[in-house]
Amino acid sequence: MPQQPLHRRQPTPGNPRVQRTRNRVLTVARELLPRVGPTGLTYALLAERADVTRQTLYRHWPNRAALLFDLILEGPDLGNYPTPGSDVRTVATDWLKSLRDGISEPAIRTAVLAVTAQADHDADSAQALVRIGQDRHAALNKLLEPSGIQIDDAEFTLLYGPVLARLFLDRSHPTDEFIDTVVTQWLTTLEAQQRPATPNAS
Amino acid sequence: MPQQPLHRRQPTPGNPRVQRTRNRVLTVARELLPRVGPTGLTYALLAERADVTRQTLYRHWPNRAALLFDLILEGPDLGNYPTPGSDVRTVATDWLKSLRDGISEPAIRTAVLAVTAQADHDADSAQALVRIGQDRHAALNKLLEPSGIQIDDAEFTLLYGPVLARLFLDRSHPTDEFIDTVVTQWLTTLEAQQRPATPNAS
Amino acid sequence: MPQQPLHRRQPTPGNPRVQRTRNRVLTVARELLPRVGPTGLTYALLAERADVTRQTLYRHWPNRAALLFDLILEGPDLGNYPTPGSDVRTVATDWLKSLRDGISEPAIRTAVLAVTAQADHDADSAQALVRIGQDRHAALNKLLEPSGIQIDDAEFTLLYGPVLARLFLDRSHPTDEFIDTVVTQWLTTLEAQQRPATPNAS
Amino acid sequence: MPQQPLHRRQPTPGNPRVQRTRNRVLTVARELLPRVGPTGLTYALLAERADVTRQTLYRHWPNRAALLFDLILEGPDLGNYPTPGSDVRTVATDWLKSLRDGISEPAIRTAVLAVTAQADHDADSAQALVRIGQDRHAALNKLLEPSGIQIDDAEFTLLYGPVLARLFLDRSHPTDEFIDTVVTQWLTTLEAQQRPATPNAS
DNA sequence: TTATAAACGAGACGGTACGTCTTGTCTTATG
DNA sequence: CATAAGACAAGACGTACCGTCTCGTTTATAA
Repeated sequence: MPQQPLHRRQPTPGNPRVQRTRNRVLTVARELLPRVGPTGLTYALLAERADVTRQTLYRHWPNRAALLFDLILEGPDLGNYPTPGSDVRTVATDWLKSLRDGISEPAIRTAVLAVTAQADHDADSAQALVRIGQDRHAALNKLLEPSGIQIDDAEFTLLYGPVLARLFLDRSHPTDEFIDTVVTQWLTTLEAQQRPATPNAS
Repeated sequence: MPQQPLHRRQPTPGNPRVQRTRNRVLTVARELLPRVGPTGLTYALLAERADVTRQTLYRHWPNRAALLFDLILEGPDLGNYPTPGSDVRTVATDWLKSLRDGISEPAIRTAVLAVTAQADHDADSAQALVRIGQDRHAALNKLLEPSGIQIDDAEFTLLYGPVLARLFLDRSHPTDEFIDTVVTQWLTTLEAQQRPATPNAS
Repeated sequence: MPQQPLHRRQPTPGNPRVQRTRNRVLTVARELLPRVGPTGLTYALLAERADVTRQTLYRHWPNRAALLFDLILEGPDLGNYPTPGSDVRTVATDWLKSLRDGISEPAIRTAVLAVTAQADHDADSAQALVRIGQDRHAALNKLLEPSGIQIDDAEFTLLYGPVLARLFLDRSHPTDEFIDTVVTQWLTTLEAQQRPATPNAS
Repeated sequence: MPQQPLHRRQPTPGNPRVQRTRNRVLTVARELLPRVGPTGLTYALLAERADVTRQTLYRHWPNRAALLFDLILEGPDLGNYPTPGSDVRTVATDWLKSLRDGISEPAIRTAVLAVTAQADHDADSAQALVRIGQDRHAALNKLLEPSGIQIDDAEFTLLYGPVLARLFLDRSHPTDEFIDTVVTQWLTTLEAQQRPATPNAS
């Protein structure tokens, strides 16, 4: 049976040495992940490349999922964050493009896919995945505040679903035109639902 | 670099012994996969449970991706296949529900996710993923033949994207209502594209 | 071709843990070898019996030849080492008996035979075999120092050849009488060569 | 436990097809053995090279030892057989050279060494080894018949021991000079033993 | 000339070993 | 005395060979 590790303590995040190590490792991991794939990113390889002991890695991230979470959450901000606005179409389009660009970053993309694949059999991954989704959802609603419109779960999925499907499953790039189409059709549903009781005659 | 194995030949599919072995393994794998997860389904475990040697597994499926493909492609037919028809809404709705039900099957679900996660770093997986998508696409178009309408790639993604996103990323069940919504909004785009510049009323 | 293993380093001999493991394994190997034969002494069996992982064995001895060398070279000293002396006959006889007794030890015997059989197709084994021979040769010459006589290669072979032939090929025990005979006839050659053209009587 | 094979019968030697197969395999084995070594001569390799099924090999030689025996015993006659004679020195020298040449043949050499190494743990090999020795011994005595002298076991070992030791253990070629030396010193012993009661004064 | 028996090819399979790798824990020496 | 260096157990990887067991197909000998 896997006995309880004796000397396992998370390093204190304040410590500047800890910060340095952590950043170095994450940077190397980010660079390595898309090259070697999720299963190829072993602690052994990572330790060697980051000039760190495997033991140190274990201290920071007790399992690979934890490492991937950090990779996803602390992704390098791409800068082109969408701006809030009152025009729903513009906001939604910008947000979708930002999502697309963020996930197109190879390391993030690989990490997200790996976590997703594990989610069914790893509660931590599942929870992380849900949280990531909720964060994005909240971000979108925040951007939409000026418009006075808020998006519910189903509508949210209708918006980002086609884009992620194109990225992950079709394995092709969601062009700007594709995103326009998505937003356009999404708006029809949105309008229909925002004014559900519009019984124009049959 | 991994050198070419010397004595590697796929078993001849005709041989009844081969059939038996193959079926037994696939059945066990199907039962095992959702319980132990994609990384937990090792050849060692599978061999033990299917009362087969690891070597035999390698003979049949030279890598795990190949096994997962077979698992996905030879999934137990759920029986409730949609029927062709001339009403696009009905056909699309039925097809979507069939897709949802098929992928809800735990083994298939896990296998698809695993293949997807690997696709970025494994050409075989990528190709298989594309082929699976194309098969489904072709199936839908076949069902739509009576209606005289055919779906292109982008439209196809618009249709199934939200459903798979709900399944895999939101990790919640795409209800019949959700599917109805998807189809409804999808039809607006479809109509707009089928008659791109036809502003005259019916 | 077998590619170079990545993380292969010989354990540091100083480490007490290493010492312990090494000794334990060698002891078990020595006990196992004559029972199961050279081909039967697999790393798998040895690991199991020595309560050690196969990986540990590979760390210490990258191939079986290396293990056999250690077995031969660190053979349990039989104690009855011959003593130097000025009487060539006595020294040679004692040395031969010591050789016979040493090689009669089952593990050593088996190991020597195995290495010999491999020597033609394994440079390491060949080299080790030569070195072992040279060591013995040097040892004999050392014992002979008081007598002022030194033995060359051919003479050395003339001395030990019959004894090893009796052991390995005839598969019978070289008795003390046999050894006496060998030494007696060997001395005639030795004398003839030491005074090659000295036909004048003493 | 290794269960008793059901349909295992040695092929009938008379059958010409059997002869053909057998000869072809032995020829290929003889050519292969020195190149790949005793452990490298697997049934798999041999089967492939001899254009024969592994099963066929098993039918002819139930184990590798059997194959090696045949290889040794049916060695290609080198032609230069020594001739009987009344001069012991000449006969012994010729016989030794013939022995040396025979065993210098790479396949034979390898086979003999392999069988020797196995002899301690394989009764068949041990017996074969003894028989081979006896055959050679008998052959020598036959050659010596005209001289009226017969050699016993110990004397036999004294004669061939140094030569084989030089070949197998020193791994150097026994030159004609070396053989002359061996024979010369051997004759002294022989004479001493043939006329044991020669109490010439000290 | 045809049976019929043996030898053979083809190949699936259970075992077992190989040599390598990663993982997570534990130990030892060192700075 | 805390930490790096690294030894270790556990176990999976992909490959190789072994010995056996089908099942057909060819060859030879005998009827």
